[in-house]
Amino acid sequence: MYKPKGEKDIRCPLEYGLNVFGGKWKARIICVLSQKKTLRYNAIRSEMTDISDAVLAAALKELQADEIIVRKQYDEIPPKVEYSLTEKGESAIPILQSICQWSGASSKEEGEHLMKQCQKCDYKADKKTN
Amino acid sequence: MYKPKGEKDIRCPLEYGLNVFGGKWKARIICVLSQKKTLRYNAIRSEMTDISDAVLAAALKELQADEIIVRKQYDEIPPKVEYSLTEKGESAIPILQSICQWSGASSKEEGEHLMKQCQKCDYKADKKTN
DNA sequence: CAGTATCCTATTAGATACTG
DNA sequence: CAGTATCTAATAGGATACTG
Repeated sequence: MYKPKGEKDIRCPLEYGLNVFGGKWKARIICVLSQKKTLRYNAIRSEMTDISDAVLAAALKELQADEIIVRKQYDEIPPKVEYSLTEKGESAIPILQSICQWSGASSKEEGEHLMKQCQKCDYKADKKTN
Repeated sequence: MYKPKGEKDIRCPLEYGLNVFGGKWKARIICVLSQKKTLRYNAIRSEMTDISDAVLAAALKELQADEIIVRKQYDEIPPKVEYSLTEKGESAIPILQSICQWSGASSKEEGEHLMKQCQKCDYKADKKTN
């Protein structure tokens, strides 16, 4: 039963949400933008160690399409583009914080703190290494 | 910079959480178990239309490894196995509900209601079809 | 009944070179 | 600077046959 079209089939709100900020990078991008408010392309790139341009650009496009971030382009040389969260994007932050909290923090405050450090923290859950 | 091992690198609580209930099926499984409390393998399978055995079995194993669900095996013929949520699994439900709510519901109650219907609902967000 | 084993396809991620 | 284009690699997801 193949889906020849590249369409995602979002069948419920759960799938929609996980599609919007799931995957390897999108939640991290929202996280970083929630702290720095406005960042240029290369600034985001350097906050996210080990992401490639192809993947970062794709993630940013999806986040724009889902109206989580806005892209503001200044027409000057050299080019300058700034990204920031939309209101909808801001509204997702509490969810990401609650995930941080659930993932091991013992309090709401600690969850928010972990969220603030999410870019570079070396969190290790009690996940088995199979 | 290759990661030759099949190890996931969970670097922050956000990645941990999204690893636990992200992907195409795991949140749905938690969702279904939160309503029916205890289900046998084939019962889960029939609640989740279009999942194959290989994929369902893999998801159930990961959820067990992450201590989200428990597998109770009865040694009888024919075999009988029951799955249910652990306490940790139950504790993830509010997060999934808040995702449902964020994804388009206007109230907490509506979010919980959507969550209850998540298996079969035909939710359509205002997502562009590119 | 409750899965495994095997094989295959689709999607996602990554490296790198290049461009307005 | 902020990407795009292209190619390759890794992973997720799926179909189907088989088994204790």
